[in-house]
Amino acid sequence: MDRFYITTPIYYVNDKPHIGHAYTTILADVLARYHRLLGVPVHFLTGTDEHGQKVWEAARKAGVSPQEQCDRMVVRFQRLWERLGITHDDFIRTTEPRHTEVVQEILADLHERGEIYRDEYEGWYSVSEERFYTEKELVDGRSPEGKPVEKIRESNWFFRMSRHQQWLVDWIESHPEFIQPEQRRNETLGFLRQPLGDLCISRPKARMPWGIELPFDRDYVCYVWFDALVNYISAIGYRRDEETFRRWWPADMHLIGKDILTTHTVYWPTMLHAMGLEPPRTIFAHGWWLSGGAKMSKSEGNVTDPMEMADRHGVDALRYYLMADMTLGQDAVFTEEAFALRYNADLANDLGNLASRVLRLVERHCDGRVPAPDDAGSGAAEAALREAVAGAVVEMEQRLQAMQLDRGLAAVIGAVRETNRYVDQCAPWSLARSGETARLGTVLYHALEALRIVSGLLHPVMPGRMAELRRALGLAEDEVEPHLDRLRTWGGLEAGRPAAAPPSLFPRIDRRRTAAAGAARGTAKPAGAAKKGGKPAAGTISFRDFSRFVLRTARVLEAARVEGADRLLRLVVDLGDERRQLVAGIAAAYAPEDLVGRTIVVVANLEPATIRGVRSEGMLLAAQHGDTLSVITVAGDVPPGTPVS
RNA sequence: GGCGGUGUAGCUCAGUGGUAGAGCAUGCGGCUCAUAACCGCAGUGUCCCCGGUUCAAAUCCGGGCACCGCUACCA
Repeated sequence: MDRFYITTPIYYVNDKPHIGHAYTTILADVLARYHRLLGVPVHFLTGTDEHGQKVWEAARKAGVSPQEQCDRMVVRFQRLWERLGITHDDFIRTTEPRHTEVVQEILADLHERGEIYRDEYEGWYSVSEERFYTEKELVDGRSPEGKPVEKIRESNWFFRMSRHQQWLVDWIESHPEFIQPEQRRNETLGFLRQPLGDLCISRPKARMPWGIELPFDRDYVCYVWFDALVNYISAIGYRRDEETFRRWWPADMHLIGKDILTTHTVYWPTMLHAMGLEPPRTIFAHGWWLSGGAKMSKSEGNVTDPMEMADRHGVDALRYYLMADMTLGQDAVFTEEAFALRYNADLANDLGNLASRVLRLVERHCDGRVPAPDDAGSGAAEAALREAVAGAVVEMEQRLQAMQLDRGLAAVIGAVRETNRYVDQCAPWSLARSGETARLGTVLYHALEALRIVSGLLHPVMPGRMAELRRALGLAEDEVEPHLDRLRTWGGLEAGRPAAAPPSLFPRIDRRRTAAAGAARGTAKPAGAAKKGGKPAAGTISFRDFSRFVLRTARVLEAARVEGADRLLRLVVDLGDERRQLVAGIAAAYAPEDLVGRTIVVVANLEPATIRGVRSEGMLLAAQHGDTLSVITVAGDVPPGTPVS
């Protein structure tokens, strides 16, 4: 592959960004980053679709110009992409002259060549839905959605799409890679078994003026297709910069959601064909993230805000989850439960812990420097490890080409497990004790090397955390961004470079918080604790059960009453390494100012909850006797965050 | 209604004409360097149902059921 031009759909600027937008864009970013890792020149395009009725109306409502409305809204996407670590090379807005002018030229040209004609028709128009219905489609004189319709006689401009039907069918049949996955290809071919109609491409300005004016008829603006879809070529200099255009077109991949399949696999290729341009090489339709079986969308009211997920668990963790938990092309279910399982298993337990254990050993026994491997000491275990890691490199590359990122990531995590096995088997801590320094250096060097390669393979998915890890491994700045040839060869780490354990890369998400919460209430529900094994006498818990509680001291930094609640206080506490907000039902016994500065004891791993609209991330301990309540404090002087047992 | 897809361990899924697999979750054991993490062992399945082809089918064929997608709701 000599270059890789990848696009996302351009998002409707008036829409609120949601997980669907974020997913498509993250996926495109991951693919773009992988191709850069492979050394392939990449052009990654995204942007916004800014014309049309909704923007027009929103602007009118807000009392601003439509352009002003777009300018206000577009930043929501731009900021989200920044936050999610998206590395697009270009961001196109359909209101930019570089786009609108090209659209007009294309339309003028097609009009001249007879690909566009005017026609008059009569139909039933629903104002609220902004579309026409045929007589047959009406239900009891209303639209199928039950909206009122009115009979309109109107003329509009049409694109002779029907002419290109046979060409399209032939193209799809002779290019198996054109529409992916295969199911979507079948769907398109099924759609094309019926005669294709022509495509209405205009709207009378009288009805909706916010759009690109047709160059051959000033009473009309261009309707969505010849506006939005053209972004894929206007952005790379079609009719403006022939060299750049030739460099990138045809696009290697249009990434889309399955909801806009037909526009991309039928309308767009026929449009290109009419223009005398080649279709894109691949149109890939991915599935949807579902929430409990329902599509996540604004209208369903079950939107998971990607920003919130990123805030809570980190952008990288979100990116990893989205890539690892969806088989590309199929739908997947998005739940916090699945997120936590995936995160803990792969990132916290396997990868994060591996990095932590290896780097701590290096700090302790190798003076915080990458040890030199002793070639004489490299035996079967080392060879097996090398082979496993090299296998992951090969598999990741193959899975990438096959658009099976989830499988590729599984292979990489497999290499991480192999490395954990290697460390266990070689027991460097024992080598340290018995003073086998040379062997110890060899073992740790190999573990570090495995981490170097694995972190490189995961870098496109988790650029932030993997960069941190790679620096911790002692890689120089110009090595932080990985390149495939460096991942293919063993021995990239230079002995003597400083290596140190970073702060926890992927802190574990504690999933036992619910059980702990029940038991934490102590006397209130003694039955809850003995739920499991059944063996302990009623009312007692094992030491193991107790050890699930993470109790720590905390200093109260702020305290305030919660509005609308007479017993609740909102506290901000210092837990040593982080600040937390707690909600506590102690307002009857304590004034806010009584608490500030005191050192209390909190359950640090309690499931977060929202109480009267205020987020609570833990609970403080207090003794209660009748109406009197006393917060547990510590007698001596200990720093915030000290474990309590 | 037509077309396409899916149905495999508690969960998510891989597999494919030849004695059923992975990860997670679960249980037991080991280790103690590490984020109570890691490593080892263990188990469970009418591979949706019925019939057929075959020495042999979860895998091929026919029929059925369930769910999903696209499309049409028309005599």
